[in-house]
Amino acid sequence: MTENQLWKNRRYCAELTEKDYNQTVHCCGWIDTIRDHGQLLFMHLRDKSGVVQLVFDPEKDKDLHAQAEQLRNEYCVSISGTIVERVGEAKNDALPTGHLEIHVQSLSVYSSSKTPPFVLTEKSQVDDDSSEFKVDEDLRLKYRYLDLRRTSMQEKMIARYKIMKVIRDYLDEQGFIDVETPVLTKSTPEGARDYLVPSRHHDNTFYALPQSPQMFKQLLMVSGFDKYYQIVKCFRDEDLRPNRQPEFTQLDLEASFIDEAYIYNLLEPLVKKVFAVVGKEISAPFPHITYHDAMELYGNDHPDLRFDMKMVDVSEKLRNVNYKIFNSILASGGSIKGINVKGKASEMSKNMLQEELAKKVVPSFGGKGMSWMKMENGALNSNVVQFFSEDEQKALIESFNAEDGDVLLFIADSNKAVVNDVCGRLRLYVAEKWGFIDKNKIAPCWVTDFPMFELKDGRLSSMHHPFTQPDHAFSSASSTDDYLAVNSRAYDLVINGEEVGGGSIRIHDSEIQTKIFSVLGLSKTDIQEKFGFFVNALQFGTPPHGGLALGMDRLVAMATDSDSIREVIAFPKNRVAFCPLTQAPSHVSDEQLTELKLACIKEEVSITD
RNA sequence: GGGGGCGUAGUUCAGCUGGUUAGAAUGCUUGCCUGUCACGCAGGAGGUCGAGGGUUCGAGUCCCUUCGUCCCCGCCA
Repeated sequence: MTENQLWKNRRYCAELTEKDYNQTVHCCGWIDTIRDHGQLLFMHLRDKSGVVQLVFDPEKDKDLHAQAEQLRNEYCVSISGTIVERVGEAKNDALPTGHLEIHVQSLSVYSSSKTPPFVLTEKSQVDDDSSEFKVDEDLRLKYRYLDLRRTSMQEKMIARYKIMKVIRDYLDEQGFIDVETPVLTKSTPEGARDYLVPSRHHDNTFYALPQSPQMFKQLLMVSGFDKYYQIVKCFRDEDLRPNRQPEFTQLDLEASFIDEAYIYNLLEPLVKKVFAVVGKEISAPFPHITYHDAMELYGNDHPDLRFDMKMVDVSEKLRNVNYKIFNSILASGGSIKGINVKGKASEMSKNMLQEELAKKVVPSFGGKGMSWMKMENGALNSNVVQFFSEDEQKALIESFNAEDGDVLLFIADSNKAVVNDVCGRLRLYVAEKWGFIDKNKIAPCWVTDFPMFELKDGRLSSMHHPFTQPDHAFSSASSTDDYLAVNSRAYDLVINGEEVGGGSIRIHDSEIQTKIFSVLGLSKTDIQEKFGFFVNALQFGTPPHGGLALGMDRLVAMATDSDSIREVIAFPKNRVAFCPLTQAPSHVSDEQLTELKLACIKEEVSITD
C-alpha cells in the first residue's frame, strides 16, 4: 500500500474494538510509554482519541523489534499491525482498549523527539485520577504545544469546542444570526482601560480593541437584524486576577422587541445544554434573587447557592444588649449579622474560633472581630454568653433555628456594608473549609434589580453600563440621592458564586440616553465626541431591545472542573499578561515606532526625595 | 497601586538555630529481564541553590538590592 492509502485507512487508537479482532489496521500517533522486557516490548501509542497497546515480539520479527527498541517517548510514528484479543491476566480493565493490543508488523518514524521538559503521559492517572498535573505553569505555557498534547488538555479543548457548537446550533434554531463586529474600533472613556492600537495612516490617533461589542450590537438592532449573537474576543487592559485574561471570549447576544423574561427563557435551556455536553444536569427555572436580597443574605451580588447558610440580621433582637461591643456598634448606627454553622460544634474548638477565625481570618476580610456561640444541651454557650439576657438568647436561638451542635458566628460593625461584606466572606470561608459545598452541584441564579448608579469617588457612575434602561423612578429623579435610588433593568447570571454573565434591557430613546450621559457628568461636547454616532443612531427608529454576554472561558472552566480559565484557553497569557511561548509583549524596532510617529518614554531614574 | 508566599537536578520537592563532598522521588541514560500496563532489577550522568552586593573564619540558609512567578485586596461600566 502507498502511504496515501494508509492515511486514508487510518484508525484512531482508542476507537478500536472487539469488532476489529484479527483485522490489520493502521494507526498514527505518539509514543506514550515504553515497557521493555528485553524480549517482548510493549508500548502505548497515543493520538487524540486515547491510547492503545503495541506489542513487538523479536521471535516474530527480529529486525522490527530492534527498530522498535530505538523508539523513545513522544516520537511521532505510524504502525501497521494485527488487532489481537488479550487473554486472561493480560487484559487491562483500566484502559478502554485494555482488552486488545496491536501486534505490529511495520513501523515508520515520522520524527523523533527531544526529551520533553515535562512528562506528557497520563498513565499514572489510570490509578489515581485525582492527581493533578504538578508542573510550573510558566513552563507549561512556554511549551504549550506539548502541554496541549496531554490527554486531559485535549479533552478540555474538545469539550470547549463542543460547548461552542451546542450554543451555535441552539441560537441558530432560535433565529439568531452571527454578525462580526470590528476588532479595531473607537476608544470609549467609560469602563475598563482600553488596549490601544496606533494608526499609521492618521497621525497621533489610536484605535481601541473592544472591551465588548456593546454599541455595535445595539446598532445591529437599530438596523433591524432582530436577533444577533457572536462568540467574540474582548479585551480589557485591567490588572490581572487568577480568573482573568487580557483577552477573553464572550458569547454576546442581543434581541429586539423582547423583555427580561425572553432572556431568561432563552438562556436557561442554553446553560442546561452547555452542562449537558459534559454530562451534568441543572434544574430550571433558575431562581431569581434581587441585588438587595443577595447583599443582605449572602453579602455579595454573586451568591453561591450550592449551600444555604443565609446571613441573619439580629440587630433588632439585640437592641438593648449588655455586651459592650455590640451595644456601642448598634448605638452608632451599625448592625450585627450572623451565620449558623450547622452541626460543627465538635469540630470548631474554642481555641480555633478565637485564635484562628476571630483574630486572623476575619481581620483578613476587613472585619474588626468575631463573636461566637455554640448550641449545647439546648442552650447557648460561649465566652460572652453571660452578657446576653435570657430573652435575647432565646431570640437568637429562634432567629438561627439553632439546634444542639450548631455554631453561631457573629460579625458586627458600625458600617453596615462592612458587616455584609465580612459576614459574606466568612460564610464562604467556613463553607469551603468545613465541607458545606457540594462540588458536584451546579447552582445557577439570576440576580436582578440592580441599582442604576453607584457613587465612585463622590461621583455618580453606572453600575452596569450607561446603555442600561433605568426603571420609572428615573424620569422624576433630580438629586444624587434620587438617582442612587433608581434601579436598572439589568440582570446577572450567577453560577456557583461566580458571575458568568450579565446584560440588560437597553435604552431605545435617545433623550433618556442623553440624560444618562449627563447624569454621569459628561458634557454635551463629551457626549458628541465619544458617543455622538451612537446617540444619533438612536434617533432613527430604535426598537426596544436587550441582551446579554456570557463569559465563555469561565463557563467552560466550570463545566470541565478546571481551577483556572487558563486551563481551557489553548494559548493563554500568564498572570502578568505575558506569553512565555511567544515572549509577547515585546519591544519593536525604532523604524516601526517612527512610522507610527511614536516614541517610547524611557524609564527615568528618580533622585528626588 | 497596597500586602503576602515562592525561586535548590530536566521535573516535583526536602534541606533544622549558618558548619565537611547539597539530598529524595521521578525523568534521562547504560546493562539485564518474554505478558507488562506507573513493569521490575542493577549501575551512571545530571546543580553558577534566580541574579548582584553585603555580614561572617564559613551563606542554599542571615541582611540589602534586583529579576521572575503565584496568591489576597484595590481595579475589572
